[in-house]
Amino acid sequence: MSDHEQSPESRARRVDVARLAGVSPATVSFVLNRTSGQTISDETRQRVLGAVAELGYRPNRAAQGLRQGRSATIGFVSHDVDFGEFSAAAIKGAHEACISQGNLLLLVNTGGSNRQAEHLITDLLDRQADALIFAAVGTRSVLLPDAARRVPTILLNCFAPHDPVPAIVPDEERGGREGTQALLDLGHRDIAYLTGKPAQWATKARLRGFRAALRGAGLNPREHTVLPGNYHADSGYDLVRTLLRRGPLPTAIMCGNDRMAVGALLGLMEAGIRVPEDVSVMGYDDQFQLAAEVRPALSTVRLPYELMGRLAAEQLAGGRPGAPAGRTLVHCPPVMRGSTAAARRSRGA
Amino acid sequence: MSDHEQSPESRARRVDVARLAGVSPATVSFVLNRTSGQTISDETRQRVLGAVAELGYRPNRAAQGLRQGRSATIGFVSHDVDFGEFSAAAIKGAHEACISQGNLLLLVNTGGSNRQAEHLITDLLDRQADALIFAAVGTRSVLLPDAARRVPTILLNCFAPHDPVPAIVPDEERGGREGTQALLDLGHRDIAYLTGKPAQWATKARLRGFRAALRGAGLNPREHTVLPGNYHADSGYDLVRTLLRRGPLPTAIMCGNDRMAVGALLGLMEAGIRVPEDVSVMGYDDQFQLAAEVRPALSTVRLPYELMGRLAAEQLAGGRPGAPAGRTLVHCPPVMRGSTAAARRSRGA
DNA sequence: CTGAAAGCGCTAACAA
DNA sequence: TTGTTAGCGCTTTCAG
Repeated sequence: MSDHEQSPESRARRVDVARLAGVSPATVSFVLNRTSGQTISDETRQRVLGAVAELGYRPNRAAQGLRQGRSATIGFVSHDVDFGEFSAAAIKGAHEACISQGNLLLLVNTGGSNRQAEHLITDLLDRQADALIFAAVGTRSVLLPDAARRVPTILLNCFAPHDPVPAIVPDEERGGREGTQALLDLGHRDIAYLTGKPAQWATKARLRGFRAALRGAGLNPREHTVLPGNYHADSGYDLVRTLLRRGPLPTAIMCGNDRMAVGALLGLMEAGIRVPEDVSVMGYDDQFQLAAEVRPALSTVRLPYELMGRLAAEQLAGGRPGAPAGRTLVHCPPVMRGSTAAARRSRGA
Repeated sequence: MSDHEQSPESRARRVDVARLAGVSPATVSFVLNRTSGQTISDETRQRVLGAVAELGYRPNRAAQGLRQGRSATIGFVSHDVDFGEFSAAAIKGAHEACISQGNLLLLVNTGGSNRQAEHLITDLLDRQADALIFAAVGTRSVLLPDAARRVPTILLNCFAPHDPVPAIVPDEERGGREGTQALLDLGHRDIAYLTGKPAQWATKARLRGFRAALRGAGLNPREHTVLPGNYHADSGYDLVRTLLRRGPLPTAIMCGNDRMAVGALLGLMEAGIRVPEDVSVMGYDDQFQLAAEVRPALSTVRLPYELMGRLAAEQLAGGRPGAPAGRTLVHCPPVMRGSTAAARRSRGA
């Protein structure tokens, strides 16, 4: 408790510190910023640091920003209607990376509108955002807003075909392949695939991976049922009923995502079919508070959203020096839990 | 395309606009800010506006902020380990309200640590955040970080017992009561409650509501099974199996949240019990992409996270003039879907 | 009706 | 080794 303490209302300014330490304001800056080319005596430094501590002084970043042309702030643009699981995880990852760089996240959500995106990015730039993370929810191709060109930008879970902007994208094809392979390794030779929205990039990539894995095992993809869904849980339920109606079940079912897998689980249980004893079920996403919690716990392919967010922020900050300027593919590893088991029927279907 | 256009690299400054319009920099500000007490001729105004448009001029908000002591930025502090559904929805609501006020959200996540909270809020204040939204994920009592006292703050989904800070909190007791009432209205007289984490505020409040509704219907709460869970889907599953083991099922099951309800659904289906024909199931939260999508679709109690986020931002901005300074209770309305139906057994259990 | 000028709090080149 | 000074881009009081 010192007489010098400011009222809690007003922040101490640099000049207050200088006065208390008996030095000039510039010296305070030199000490605090470790300005290179400046040598400060140890004694002065201690006096300054003491005054800083006593006054609880913190530099005003708006002033610093004005002077230096940077704000220590990264804009995170969520370009989609939805704003759920993915955004939350990606933001968390990006946030953590930012914090350890001394940056903060300025967050906007475009609702999927390009006009709004343009507008909000302008807002971000007005506030001196140093860089942008432009994220979509469903992996897809996007139109990079013009405004984003004025500042370092990285795409997260999307890509701009005609722009040389770096992008972080999950390796969905490999994910589909490895997920399928995990099933093949369990001895499954008859696998149905209940897909997500057929038009989506991720859906197609995963399906390619599925087929590649089958072919790699000497199987003919055409002999495996592929039914189009839409990533909603109820489509998993509906498609399982379709499967049931059509005749004998496959020994394993791959689903477009975990929500569909939960729907499938519900449909199977309702029909008295046991998972994984009678049929194995596999999801995709490893959705937070869902995949690992349902019973049986879902085997799935992990979409590492948080990691992707972190990568984006790190790459922006130049934290990864030799980072590829182009598309970074992130691995989606299979995670095996209780909803899959060795195939019931013997090999050779 | 005019000769006056700046290179895309450098933003036009106010002085550029002034020069192009043939006026002084101050006049530009007067026009743009509609400064009261200043009268600008219509002709001058047009010239200025024309120059602004031509140069694509936008005021530098860091400079404005430095001058005015405000940044048009609200800090959103998510004070919890988790960062999922709730945060996403609340942030979305807060974001929308902020945008329509001309503000942007500066987002931080404390990971639940008070030390980190203090630290991050300081970071926020260094960047001149004008106000704070301090949000928890599970409704609960929090320790308001000292730093937050320096700026208008509103609590979201939490409360600080010993601080006179306004708070937006869901009316969990009423939610529990009305959810139970909906079941009573369907003729159910034997209702089991699979609760969330017993120690949590929300759990207790919902349970109070449950009991109040039963008493209101002339029933004795003690005759109804209450089993403690933990808000995870698997606890719903496990508790249903406990229920099954104990003897005849109740006609309806209330769950701590939707995830538990999904677990319960899975457990019931597995046991060959039909929902809602044999037993009705009710969730809580109306979780995005879950409650409405599972089959049968979950009847539940809607926790309006997005609305709460919006309310917080509006209240901060003074958008709601006569707003209560204290705790704002937000209504959680029951939403009836396919997982509930009229009680199988006749009244009088 | 319009312009000049004084800062907001800070950094950094230059002087001492 | 430390202090002086000129801005960063803007708002706003006060004169004209």
